[in-house]
Amino acid sequence: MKEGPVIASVAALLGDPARANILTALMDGRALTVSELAEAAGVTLQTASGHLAKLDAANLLTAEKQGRHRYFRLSGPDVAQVLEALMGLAQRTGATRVRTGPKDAALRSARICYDHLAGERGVALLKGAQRQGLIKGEKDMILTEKGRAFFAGFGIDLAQLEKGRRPVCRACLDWSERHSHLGGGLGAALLSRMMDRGWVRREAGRVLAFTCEGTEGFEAAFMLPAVKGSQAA
Amino acid sequence: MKEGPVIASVAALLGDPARANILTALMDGRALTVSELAEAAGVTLQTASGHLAKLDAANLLTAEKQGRHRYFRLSGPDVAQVLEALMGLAQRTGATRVRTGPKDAALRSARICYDHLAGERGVALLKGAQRQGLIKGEKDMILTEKGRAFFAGFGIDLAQLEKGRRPVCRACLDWSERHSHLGGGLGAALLSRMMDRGWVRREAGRVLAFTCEGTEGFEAAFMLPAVKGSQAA
DNA sequence: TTCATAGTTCGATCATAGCCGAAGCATCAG
DNA sequence: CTGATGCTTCGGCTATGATCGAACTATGAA
Repeated sequence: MKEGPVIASVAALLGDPARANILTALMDGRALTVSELAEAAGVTLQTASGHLAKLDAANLLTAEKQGRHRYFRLSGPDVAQVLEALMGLAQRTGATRVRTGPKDAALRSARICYDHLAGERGVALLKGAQRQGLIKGEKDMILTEKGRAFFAGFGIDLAQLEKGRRPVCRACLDWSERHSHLGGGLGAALLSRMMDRGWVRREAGRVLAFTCEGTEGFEAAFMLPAVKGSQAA
Repeated sequence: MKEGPVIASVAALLGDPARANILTALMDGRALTVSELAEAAGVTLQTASGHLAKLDAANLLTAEKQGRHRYFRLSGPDVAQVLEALMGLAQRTGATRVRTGPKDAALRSARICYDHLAGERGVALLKGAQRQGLIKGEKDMILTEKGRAFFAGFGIDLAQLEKGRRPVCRACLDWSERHSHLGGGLGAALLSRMMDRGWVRREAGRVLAFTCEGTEGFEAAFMLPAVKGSQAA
């Protein structure tokens, strides 16, 4: 009966509003300085510094010193995943406010989850890729030959990705939609290429905005029904 | 920048050792009384009652009154899933003690996750079912015709399952293995049938113990390589 | 060098919340 | 009814920890 404290220690870290703000601010995968995080959390620099020390000690964050700045980022995608799961739970159990503002809708449509595309668009991408037979598999997904050709044509260096420790394909449960989207190295590379192409750009916070050409290119590339809704194959 | 508090409120609930003990005690899906939970958490009855009131108010638990007892259970499988995810994170970040006792190994091998089979055996089951073509799909898995016949033959009333609100097949990420196992209504029904057949029985806590015949039947039914390891198809 | 910015550490304050003893309801057995 | 058990509520104690002011260190700029 001693399993509780194990999860309690990490959950308690997420349970402080200031720390939770810090972590959600980092959920887009960027690295931020102590001052930026202090601002995001709404506390003073000293307080933030203390929180960051704790999160770092617990290995939820990794620190990187550059000149007189110290940059923090999430220590891995799994941290972001747990945060998303908690958001989903908070929503289901009604802890979230009803405030469904415009920013909320934008977040649902497309956002960054650590370093890859999430929200309606992210779910659509994975579905499209699977329908086209680019990716196969349930949870530990795998690239098909067709998929390798496709993503290489998209400008992604698969050999490079496969050298890293990070899984290339990874299903990541979306808190707003109730389906998976594509994470892993490939998910990250895809978002990166899409931003290079000017299909999508970052807005405030984690929101992603698709350009007109971006929407067209995206739907054409992944063979999605126009916009959203309509009938699928 | 006001997303933090949303997750903080629920995370804080999981962040207290007593409450975390209560929740992990409920992770096997059973309903327990206030006294039993107080004992599991190592606190007095009054204290536990207070904690339970909070967890209930947050909709993480559901209460059910029966005579002069009050039974609590997790409000849904998603709660158990978040707890498992937190355990996984705690393990990866080193918050867990090195103590890899015998119970720990047993837990890894086979355990109850809410109401279905988890651990090595749970992951093996899903893999076997997929290799045989009983189940198809990535995250929102679907039964094949072959699968319907198989599970019906196993003594499961699929029509009944499909009437419920609960998804029949659901991938559930395993914290010890790093793969999915089968949750949902079908996962629950399967474990139930396996216990009926005497293949497996509950040990202390969440540990499940396979009998000799159980191991044989299990491996035969799902066409698994003997024991563990060996070469797969 | 001097000054400014970024960050850490220390110390004191203060609020929150966990905890238990005691008393109060509610349900059941006799 | 009386008594016993299961649980909740109340009140007070206590400890933890979040917060910020102030002082200190470190890096960079002039």
